[in-house]
Amino acid sequence: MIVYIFYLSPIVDMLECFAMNVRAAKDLGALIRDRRNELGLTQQDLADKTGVSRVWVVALEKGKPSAQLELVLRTLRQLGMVLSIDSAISASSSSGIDLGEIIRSTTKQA
Amino acid sequence: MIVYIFYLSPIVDMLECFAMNVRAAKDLGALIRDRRNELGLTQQDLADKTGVSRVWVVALEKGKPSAQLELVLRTLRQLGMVLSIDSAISASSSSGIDLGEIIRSTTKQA
DNA sequence: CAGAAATGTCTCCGATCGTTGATAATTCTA
DNA sequence: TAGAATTATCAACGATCGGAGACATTTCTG
Repeated sequence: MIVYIFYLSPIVDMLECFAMNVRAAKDLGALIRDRRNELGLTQQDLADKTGVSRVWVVALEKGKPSAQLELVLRTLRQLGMVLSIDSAISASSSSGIDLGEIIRSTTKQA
Repeated sequence: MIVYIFYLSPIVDMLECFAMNVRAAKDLGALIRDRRNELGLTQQDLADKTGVSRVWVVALEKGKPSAQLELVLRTLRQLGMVLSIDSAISASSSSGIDLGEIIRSTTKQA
């Protein structure tokens, strides 16, 4: 049986990345804005790299709910962000493990 | 120092969930279709629950790149799916750990 | 402070979205 | 196999997108 061992610090860093859930368009907008600033890009820079207008970037960062999927994906790619889908915690997959819950309950003891 | 230990089977199940990256609209469409079938829903069911037309669901599952973000998020919610953003592997955060790479290299030995 | 850079907001407009309603085509089921 | 259920596709239409261009506001910088 193979056993994986992760130290606290790295695994928590990692899980933080995976834990940035996107429930609404506003969440995505905030993430994109933060990331853009993190990379030191202007809205115009990002717009040019992505091939959209600057006005569209403004709207997206403000949480535009009607933004088109492909444009959003292209934007994320330019920012080095990866979008993933999690369907582990669901009614049908009863054997799923809630990694977040594990982390939460374990870090309390620290 | 806290050490987390996961057995192979559960962690691999878990990582599969988190590893379903969405690079293009087509990826998303396939995921949604699989998930809908997994839950035993018809396209009409999903359309009604989400509040969109069945034609739109058809298009989305075929990988419609111009689907609107909010409608997509609502659809995912109805399917019990969570969308997350990962920006761990980036130029700025050099200390990031590629969990997928760890799994890949380790499962080869199994 | 002054100028520049970046961001926010507006209007107009062609292109395209998502819906409705209808009709095939396909897949399930008795 | 026959009929139902599900899925695929089409046309028409109102609503809305995203772009271009301009201007206002805010934030940086010297």
